[in-house]
Amino acid sequence: MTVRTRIEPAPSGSIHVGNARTALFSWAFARHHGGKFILRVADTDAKRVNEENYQAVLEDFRWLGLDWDEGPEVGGARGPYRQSERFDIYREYAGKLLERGSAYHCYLTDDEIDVERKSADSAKRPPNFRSTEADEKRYADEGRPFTVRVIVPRDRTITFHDEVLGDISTDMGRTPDFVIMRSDGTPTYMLAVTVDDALMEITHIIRGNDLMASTPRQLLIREALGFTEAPVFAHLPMIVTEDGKPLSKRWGDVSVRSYRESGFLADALVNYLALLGWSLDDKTNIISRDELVKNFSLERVGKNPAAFDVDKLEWVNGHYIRTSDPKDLIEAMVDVCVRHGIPAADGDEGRRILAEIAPLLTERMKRLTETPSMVRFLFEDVTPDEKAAATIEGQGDYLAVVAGTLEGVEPWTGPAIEAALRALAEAREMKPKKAFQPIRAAVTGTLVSPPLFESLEILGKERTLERIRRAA
RNA sequence: GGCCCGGUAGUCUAGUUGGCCAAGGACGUCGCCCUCUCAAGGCGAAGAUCACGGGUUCGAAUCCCGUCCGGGCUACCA
Repeated sequence: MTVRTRIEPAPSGSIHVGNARTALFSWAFARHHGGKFILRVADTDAKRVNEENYQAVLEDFRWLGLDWDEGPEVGGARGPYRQSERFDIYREYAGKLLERGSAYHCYLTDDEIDVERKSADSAKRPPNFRSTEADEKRYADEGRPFTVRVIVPRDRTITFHDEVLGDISTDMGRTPDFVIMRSDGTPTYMLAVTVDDALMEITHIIRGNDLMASTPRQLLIREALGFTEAPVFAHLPMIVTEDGKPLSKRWGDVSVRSYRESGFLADALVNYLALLGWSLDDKTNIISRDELVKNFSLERVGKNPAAFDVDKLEWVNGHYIRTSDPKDLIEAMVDVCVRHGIPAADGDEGRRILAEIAPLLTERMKRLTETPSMVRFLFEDVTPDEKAAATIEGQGDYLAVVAGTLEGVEPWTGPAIEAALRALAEAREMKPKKAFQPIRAAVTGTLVSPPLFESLEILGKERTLERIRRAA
């Protein structure tokens, strides 16, 4: 049996990191078993879908490096893979459910449903959304709109095995009949997901724990439809905030896109996400995609919710910034510089400068977005910020001497510059920090920059002297 | 309310069949070292009555029961 897993994102913009984690686990599981990873777009609700959001979802997966074997753009034998293009299929299966007496037309209006729900609730009985046969006929003749609801067998207890949580059984006694076709003729998630998982022969359904409670209903549909081979289920613990609340926009960044834009590397996000709800052993924190694929198993997925810790993500990100391929890193830096108003970074000269300064930056960065403020002085003239100006204040004479000293430095290299400036500081009995900060302030316009001497080397003798003289 | 799930330090976790755990690793925090800033790096420290209360057992974080707390579902969202 070939393992087939899938991810089913709703195209409502850049994907949520929780979905990214689910996708990662599904992908890793498929790859581990030499199976197929399928991307299926859950766009049954026309109200929430547009082309831009759809593209954003695909872009997220591409960026994360989660390649899919079947799905949009790559096709596959069991497509189409956008649910909006599969409505005929869902209608057909809804029809089967109706024929077999497993579902019925529900003609109740929203208000009527509301009333029935309330009275059912106070009577502690399941609501009844079904009209009498005579009424049904009359409503049909009137052309009254209807939804299709699946009949829930109230005497049943549905049991299934979950690879993460163990055996789950649910008493269906109070579960209301649920809608599978909206009154506009489109299917709901419940129908679409069930039919597609069956038709696409998904063997392992790996998804968030928020969907666990929907499993019994999906099993009911499968059963009624005669899909006898049940897939393996694995419900992943939720990703939450530090106080156990669901990740919401109010809390902070929740989309893959926002992490990408705020300076995180795809490898780092993937690595960090792999650690939320899964672990290799008692000490591994850094794990590559390959190692993840090689070692991933549902057995090692935890049961309890995991808090998203941006601090740890930053630490992981710092590691990847320090170890990733310089070429890729430069491109990422160019991108972030351009986005932060340093267009000059994009170009051969810009890349050359970044390549020179990069080794000095990588060992002190947690996020790529720290780049612009650290390299800006190399691309444009600077005006000292408030603190830098305060440091320069009253150092005119000293800076003039510094300029004179640097004038004679030859060749213009970091070590030579350092030797000259240290000698000067010593001669004037100045502490290194006292001696170097004014120079940093004059040249970079800030009090925080890459290492000074190398920075001066890269800036060039001419521009260095010019800036120091101007500050003096 | 009903159905279902979860509960090891601030956080992620290790702890597969009870003893090697008076609980290991990592992030974060604090201190020291290094040091031209910021970091990185090195060393060290604090931090968990394993949610709580009962059992079972020679022995429990690991098994059983109860309680509490948290979360999900209960939509013509997914």
